[in-house]
This record gives sequence, structure tokens and C-alpha cells, in this order.
Amino acid sequence: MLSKKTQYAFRALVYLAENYGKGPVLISNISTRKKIPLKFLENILNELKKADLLESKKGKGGGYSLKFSPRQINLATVIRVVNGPIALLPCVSLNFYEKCDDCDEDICGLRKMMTITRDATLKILEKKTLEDILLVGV
Amino acid sequence: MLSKKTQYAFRALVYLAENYGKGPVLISNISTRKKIPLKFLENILNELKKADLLESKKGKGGGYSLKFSPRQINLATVIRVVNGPIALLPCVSLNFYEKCDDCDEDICGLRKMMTITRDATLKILEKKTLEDILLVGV
DNA sequence: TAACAACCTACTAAAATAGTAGGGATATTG
DNA sequence: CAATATCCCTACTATTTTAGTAGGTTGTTA
Repeated sequence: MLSKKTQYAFRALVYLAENYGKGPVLISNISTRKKIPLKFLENILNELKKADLLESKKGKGGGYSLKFSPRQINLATVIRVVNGPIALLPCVSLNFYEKCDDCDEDICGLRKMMTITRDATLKILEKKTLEDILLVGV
Repeated sequence: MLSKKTQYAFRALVYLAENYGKGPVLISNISTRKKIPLKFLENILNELKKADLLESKKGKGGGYSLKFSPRQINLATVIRVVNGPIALLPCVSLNFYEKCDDCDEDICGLRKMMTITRDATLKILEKKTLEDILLVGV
């Protein structure tokens, strides 16, 4: 399951997607409109910025905005930044790989299944973008 | 990600699958062979039994065995019993559904994407069984 | 230089995960 | 029926993760 933090991140990103091209949006604005705890949201947006998904501007007229168009930001990227691995096992993760200590044949059978699962999941999450989320509402 | 508990569960189940039809297997045997903490494993197997995946026998000659053939036990079932929901959002889960408190249009766009993702994941996890895990080793 | 707004470090509370402890219930065998 | 084997049950503890808070710092603009 996605953490609450990740759900907040998506809500904020979708809001920023709606405002794409209209200049920076204030954290406090997002917080109020999307009912996300202000300081928590600060952390989240900052993480997203460090991951190069957002850009920010300080001082009056400042705020956050998407660094790329909603179409260019896919869901897998967001999840990886805020939530972590998408695969169900560390030894199957592409971006957060960790060796499993005693990977015997059984576990490796499981590994195979989890690899197939991961590929099916990624095929969708990497194709769908913030834009796709927006279009549902229309 | 699957919890450690779930990974233990799979290891134990695969071992029991290997011994399917050969009579009950001791917890202590599984614990030693699969390097799973004994008392923790006790809890896990008991849960799997309550979920009707295993059957048990007490006293001498007792132990645990699969209640159905390895082919009949699919991975989605196991994950749901030990790990919980498979969907990425509570409001998208078939077996652990929970309403999201302020489900506005944005979130519902996300919901749509997560539903598609869930379906793709389930299509695999419900088709693959303990037998499929075993066959990889061969 | 005042105000604004993001940035940074560090802390805390609550919940989930990963176990452990120890006895109780039931079945088998001699 | 007694001894032993084996699962069963309740409850506890330690660690890690999640969720959020507090308060000051740095950079921007007017």
C-alpha cells in the first residue's frame, strides 16, 4: 500500500498539474485546498524538488511548480521517490535492489513470480502520467 | 513490499508443497531447514491454518500439511492472508476496502489508475500458484 | 530593509513489524 | 492412565517506519 505521504504527494502533484503553466503555487495554498498538513507538505514538496520533479521560487510571488509537463511525469517515478520500491521483494527491485541472504531454490521460484508481477505493474505505472489522472476528472 | 513474515510464509509453504502427500511436517523441521525463527513460524503457520490453507495434526506423527494441492493455492491468497491488501490504495482494494475520507476528483483519477494497476497485478498473482514456484527450481 | 516564502535540522507520537516467553490443550503410544 | 509429543493461545517486548511538529535560516522581491 502507498503511504499517506505518497497519497499527499499525488494530491499535491495533481493540483500542480492543474496549475501547470500558470506560475508558482504556494505551499500554504496547496495545503489548504488539498487538506494536507502544512509542515508535512513542505517536506514532501521539497523531496519532490530534490528528485527533480518540481521547481521552486522563494520570496514574494514564489512557490512550487512542476518542472515538466504533467504528461512527462509518470506514476512509477513519483512512487519511487516518495514511497520507495515498487517490486514486492528487495531482490526483484530495479531501483532499490538488495540481495536476499539465503536465496535458495524456493525463494528463487518466488523471485521469478515476483519479477513477472513487477513487470506487469511497471508496464502500467511507467506509462500512466499525471495527465492521465487529470483526464479522468474531465 | 512483502513483509518478512510473508516471505517466511512463502518459504514454509513451498517446503510443504515439496512434501505434499507425504504426511505432516513438523514446525521444528521447517524452522531448521528454512532458517525461520521457531516461535514466529508457529504463529505464521497457525494463521495459514485458520485461513484454511493448511491442516494440522497434534501429537506424535503430527505436524502441518497443505490442505490443497500446490496447484490450488495461488499467490494472491497467500499474500492477502499474511501481508494484507494487494491494491496500492485502500479505496481500490477488493478484500480490504476502505472509503477514502475526502475522495475528490483528483484522488479519483488516481483511483482509476490504481484500479488498472491492481487488475494487472491480480491477473498474475491469482493465476500463479505454489506449483509454479516449485517448477522454477526444476 | 521589511515581508515573504521556501529551506533545513531536529524532535516526538503512534503504529506496524519482528520477534520472544511460557504455559495450555490435545493426540499418540506404552 | 501416564508420559511424551506436538500444535495452540495469550501476552509481552524491541525495533523500525510512518506521520507529523517546531522553530529557526536563507534567499527574493518590492
